[in-house]
Amino acid sequence: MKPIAISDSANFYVSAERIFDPSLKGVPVIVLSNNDGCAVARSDEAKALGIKMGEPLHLIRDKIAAHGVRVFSSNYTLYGDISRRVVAVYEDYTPNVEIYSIDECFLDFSGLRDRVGHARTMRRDVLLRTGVPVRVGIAPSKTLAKCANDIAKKNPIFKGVLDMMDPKLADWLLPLVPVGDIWGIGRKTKAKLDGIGITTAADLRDMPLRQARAMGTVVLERVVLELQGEPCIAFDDIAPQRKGMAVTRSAGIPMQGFDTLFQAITAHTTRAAEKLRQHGLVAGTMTVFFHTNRHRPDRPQYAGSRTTRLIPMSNDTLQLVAAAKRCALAAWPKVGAERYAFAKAGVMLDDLLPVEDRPKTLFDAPPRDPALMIALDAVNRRFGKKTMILGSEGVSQSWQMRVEHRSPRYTTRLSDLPVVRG
DNA sequence: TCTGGGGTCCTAGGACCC
DNA sequence: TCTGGGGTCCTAGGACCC
Repeated sequence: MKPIAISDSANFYVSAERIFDPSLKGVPVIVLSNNDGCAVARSDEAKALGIKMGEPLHLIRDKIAAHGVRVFSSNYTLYGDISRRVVAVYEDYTPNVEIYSIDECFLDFSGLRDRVGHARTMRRDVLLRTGVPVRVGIAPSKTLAKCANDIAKKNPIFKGVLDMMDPKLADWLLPLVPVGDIWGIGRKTKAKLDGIGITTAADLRDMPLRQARAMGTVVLERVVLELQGEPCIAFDDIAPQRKGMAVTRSAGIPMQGFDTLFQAITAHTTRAAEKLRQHGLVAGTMTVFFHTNRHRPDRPQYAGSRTTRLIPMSNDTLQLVAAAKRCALAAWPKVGAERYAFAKAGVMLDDLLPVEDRPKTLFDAPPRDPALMIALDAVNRRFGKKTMILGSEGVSQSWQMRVEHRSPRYTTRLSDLPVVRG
């Protein structure tokens, strides 16, 4: 059986902030979602204060003030760069790395004589070279490896590494894992399982396969098999072709009137087109949506959305923004538009293809010469993001999201580095 | 009143993940 | 006043085909 390891970073965004600011060690720290909306990463000290994952900032202001919680806006430029550095260390310890998320990688640990020793050395090296503490779970399936990782996270006796390749060890530990903590078991499935008395990972492992399939389709059946040590989710170190991409944002100040909304949609579409070109892709379908603040049912509510085909398939900012305008106009309220304040808008692109696979069109307009977009990207790369934008993005940009607590982009912006004098 | 069988493709919605 | 963003996979059901 092939040993699969998963390595994940402890409170990754908080760990990334702590690398460059030692005063954050040992004190409660939280990192906020976009628009400074809610807490999405908490240090152990912040968790101990009872700050929950996803809790809105405006509901915990008192707690923050009372306990001196340090608060950060999310700084994805920084986190993305730190993530790449962590992966580079993993690559020195196994030839096959599957990047699962910004802070988690599956590692192929086959052929090692001393897996635990190897993992311990790797942990020390990641900490030394990046400053990020990580934990490692090892098992014959991804789901079991995630369980092992979770157990190592919660029990310091394992010192951050747990190897569960031995089925007897799994027998012993799985009764301690709550069923809702298993990878793939969400809120709804947990409630169903609770209802029939399945409350631990050991219970779920012993659930009859037919019953699992009836209750939760092949997805739940696979979880059961994986818990039994039979891998159903392949190790995949080649990133699959992505199927869609989205750029959506809440507005710092709610958007009123078509022009303001369309400024934001222009900006999101511009960003989405850049991402397409970065990945060498074109899109075949576009959806534009916008809606009012759903947390305020006392105010007039409206949600608009429109999908269109892109012919020819495109990654050209001008063509995409033109399509986005048609969608936005079509979805715009026919009456009483002035009553609505839109809290969020976004653009989603689907049916993505590598640009070289784009189908030829016979009767429709041919794709535009890419020279203009190449020049646009070159200008914005050299002179900074948004040096050159479309006029319809506007200059006031009142819809920009709130970013009130962002740390410097220490590793990617020279101009952000603190100046030390004397 | 009676009205086949089997296949594919597409979409919307649900559930889950980090 | 203030509540994130970006993904994947699966299923059911409808449209359509012969």
